Amino acid sequence: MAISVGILDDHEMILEGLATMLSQTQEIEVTGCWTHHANCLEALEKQRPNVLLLDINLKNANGIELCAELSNTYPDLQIVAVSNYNESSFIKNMLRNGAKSYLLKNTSKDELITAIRKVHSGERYLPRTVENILLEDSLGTPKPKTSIPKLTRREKEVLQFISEEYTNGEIADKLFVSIKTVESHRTNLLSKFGVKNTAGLIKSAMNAGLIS
Amino acid sequence: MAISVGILDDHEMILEGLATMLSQTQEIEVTGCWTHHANCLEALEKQRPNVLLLDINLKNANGIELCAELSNTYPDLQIVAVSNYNESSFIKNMLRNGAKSYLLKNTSKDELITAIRKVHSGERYLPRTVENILLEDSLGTPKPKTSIPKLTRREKEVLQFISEEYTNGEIADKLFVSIKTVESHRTNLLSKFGVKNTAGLIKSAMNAGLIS
DNA sequence: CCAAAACCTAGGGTTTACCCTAACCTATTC
DNA sequence: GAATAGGTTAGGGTAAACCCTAGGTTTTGG
Repeated sequence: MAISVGILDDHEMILEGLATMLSQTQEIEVTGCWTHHANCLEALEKQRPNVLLLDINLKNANGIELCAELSNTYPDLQIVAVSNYNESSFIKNMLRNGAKSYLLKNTSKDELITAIRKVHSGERYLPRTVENILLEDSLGTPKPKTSIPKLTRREKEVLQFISEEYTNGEIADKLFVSIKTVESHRTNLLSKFGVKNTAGLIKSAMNAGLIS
Repeated sequence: MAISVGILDDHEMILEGLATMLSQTQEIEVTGCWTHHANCLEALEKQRPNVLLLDINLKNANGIELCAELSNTYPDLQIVAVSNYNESSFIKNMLRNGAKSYLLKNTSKDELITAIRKVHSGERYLPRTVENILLEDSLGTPKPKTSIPKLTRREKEVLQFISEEYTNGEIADKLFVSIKTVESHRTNLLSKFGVKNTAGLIKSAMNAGLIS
């Protein structure tokens, strides 16, 4: 008896990819593909697959919430999260909400099939990559801060001027303070962003959307 | 005569998806799928498809540079960029570097086939979504066009290290050259980007998609 | 095949960024 | 109404970045 699998992902491309990869083994039968979560919910009412591959970032729904909802409604439906996000917060949320596996979108065919097999037999399955992300996170590695630091008024002003290529001296003139004051704000910025120099500061601030 | 298409994308999932979507029309024949750019380059030597679907973020290569390289080497190879990035800088870079189309990864089968058909007939093709991104960009910021400077091998290396917060001394050790040499490359980078210091350099390089 | 251009290399000297420390001011709290 | 905490202001000293110049090597083009 083949494992029946449903797939929900609003990227047609990914959907085709997943379905094709799974169609190459007799062990698995894809019984449904949906690009809209509404269609998926409707289909699950009638006929339930053993396993559901679930994308996190859906257009009109939140994959994380949907996961909780589905695993409540259908406790014996095994959910495999499929996502681009490799941040530990997403992984933890999905697992907490009932997903039994979490795969990144660069997963190979073999790993995909392994995950489905494991999950179907009631086990949890995480690829090594994903396991490492959780591990590093729980070890409290002082890593790239995903949260945007809270800046004071002066720090925001100084950051803006730095991004406009002004030197500390020029900024000091603009703000009517000493160069040393500007340097202090600058040091505090480095510290708040957890970076070592201007290069890291600008990179982080741009990624945080604080400057453009 | 079917249009021959090659696909380079290091995500097996996407690769399968694209190949499957294209296998459903007689008009198109997929003649090669590669997850590593080295394999792709090798294959193109022997047998050249009409159209190449090219991912931007490859693991071991820069899709933007690869695009320039390929469209120089094979002027009659039509390149379709496939990417997750919807930032105008990426789009512009790819088009500037010879890509004839730019598709996001949520593209439908129909749009994919349309793009390939148009591109094969020598036209350029951009989905409305992508066109709008470019339009908004050109309306929003009437800034002097930021053409991407052409960097040498050393300059690219140094730029990468700078963006990773290494100092000139540390970079010198990594490259087995004098600090003074690294400083020279650095000065040349500032000059090529037309900026005054590291802050401007990182900002410009990020906007140009050369670092992330 | 030779000249021109571009690239990699590096030194001397100046300016700027960064670290450690600390005073002062203003809220908030107990 | 002192104590605590966060913010703005600086100083002294060191490390790093930046400017100008230039020789040697590789690439390019007529």
